[in-house]
Amino acid sequence: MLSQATMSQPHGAVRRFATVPSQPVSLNSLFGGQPVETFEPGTAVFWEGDEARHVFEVVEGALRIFRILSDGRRVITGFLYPGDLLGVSLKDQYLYTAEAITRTKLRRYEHGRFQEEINRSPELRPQLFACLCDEMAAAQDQMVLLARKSAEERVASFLLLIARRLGGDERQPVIEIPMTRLDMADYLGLTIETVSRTMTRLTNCGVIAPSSRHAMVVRKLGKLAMLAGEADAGDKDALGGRSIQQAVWPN
Amino acid sequence: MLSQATMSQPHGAVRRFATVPSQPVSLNSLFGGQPVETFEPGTAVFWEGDEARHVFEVVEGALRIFRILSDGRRVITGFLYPGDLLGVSLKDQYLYTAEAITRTKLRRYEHGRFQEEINRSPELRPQLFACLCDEMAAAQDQMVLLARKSAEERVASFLLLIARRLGGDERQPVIEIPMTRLDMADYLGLTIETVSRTMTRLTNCGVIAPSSRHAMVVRKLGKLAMLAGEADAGDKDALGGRSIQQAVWPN
DNA sequence: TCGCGGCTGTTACAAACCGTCACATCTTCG
DNA sequence: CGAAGATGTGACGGTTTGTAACAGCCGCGA
Repeated sequence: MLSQATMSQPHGAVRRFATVPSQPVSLNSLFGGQPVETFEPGTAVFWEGDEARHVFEVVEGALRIFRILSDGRRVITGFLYPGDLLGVSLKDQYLYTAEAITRTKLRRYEHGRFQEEINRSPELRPQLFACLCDEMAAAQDQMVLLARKSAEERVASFLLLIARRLGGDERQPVIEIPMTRLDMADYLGLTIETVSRTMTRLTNCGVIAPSSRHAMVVRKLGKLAMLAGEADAGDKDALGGRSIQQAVWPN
Repeated sequence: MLSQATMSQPHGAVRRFATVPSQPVSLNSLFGGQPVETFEPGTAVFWEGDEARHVFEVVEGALRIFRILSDGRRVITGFLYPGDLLGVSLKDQYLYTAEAITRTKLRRYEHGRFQEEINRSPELRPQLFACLCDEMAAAQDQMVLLARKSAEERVASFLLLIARRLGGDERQPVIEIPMTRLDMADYLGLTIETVSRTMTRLTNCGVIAPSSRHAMVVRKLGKLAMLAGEADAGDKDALGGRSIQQAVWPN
């Protein structure tokens, strides 16, 4: 199926020797020899229902993955960042649409060849499997969020997710939010107004502070974690939480 | 991560020759030689946070997979039926609790040995991968349901899912609903009262008719599909929809 | 450089949907 | 037969939604 919302990964290690088995082979290195393609903001990489011919690696930028109900309701099932894979699956059609949020650079790999490489390499396989596991974990987190969390908890969870993805264990991290309020709303199962109101309230509480239009300072990380639910109630100001490598999922 | 809600599969083909490579090797046949264990209704197979030592195959019965927030809110992320796998993942802890709904029979496989078998067999690998893909697809469907569907659409989607899992392309299938209203509510992100009221309304509309407490007759399959959203608006009375093999997911 | 749309984001208010509380009914078991 | 659990119904209220108006930011062109 589709995408999933997930986290940071050590994407710094993308090198140029495509399929040299004697080197440290990583999933991302597979794409090293492929040309980089650029997508302008708002353009689609592929559409739901397209024949699933390629797997992509995100080199730079940010993407949204979504499905649309017949009457126009949109659900964003995940955001993708550098290092993430896009389109991994066995289905013959993509099950969702992938669109660039910012100017985005991708590397493309033919679907069948990707499968072959995975099948051939006993080193790559567990890496891909781990990606899928992480992605599934993220999907479950999202189901918990959508099924039972309040608007405030959802927004807090989202901000926390971004703060953790950016890595740094700073106590007052500055987080970049490339997507629009509408993207956030469609990801969190809310409306833009509710997202906007909630962020205003968090600002008034001193938990966050606006930096620029698409960046915020997290002033009270501990409180944000509490508001997000998720049992990590206690801890003061730690950027806890497993970091998950965004994986896969096309159709 | 966790479980996912999914569908029927050809589980009739579970045979007894565990690891005879010359025979048609299927994922389920892996478990063929293992003893069958029985779990009474309401008992847990494992708990969220337990060390993930085993992978299970559901032989008979039904299970619920869920997580609980710190303040007691419960989210059921999936139901498992015969033929489904439980606990597949690379994590060292289960990420959710698995409980028997009805009296349930399982076969157990040691986690490490399972990984080895998968890694060794070029026939099993794509099967497992396909399971994961189907599971991910189901997770995405569930995210769409939770993020944007109304109470009525959620209940209709759920009933449709069960009707399709039971297979038969009968026009007025009788569907078994082993779980309680509370289970349905925690799966659909609603309350018991809303589930109850909605099912009453569907009954009054003539879409469904109560058979016994835990079984219903679907009288208007086409209308149920329309009410469920999901674009399958048109088709009259077909049990459409891809059938998905429930997969995996433990931690 | 300034002025004019267009788009995104914010705030206010009423309405809708669903949750909460309360209680009646049915089912299942001991 | 009686008690406990599960389910069905109704009234009420709260959170979130939807509508609408407005403010802020950006790009474009004169």
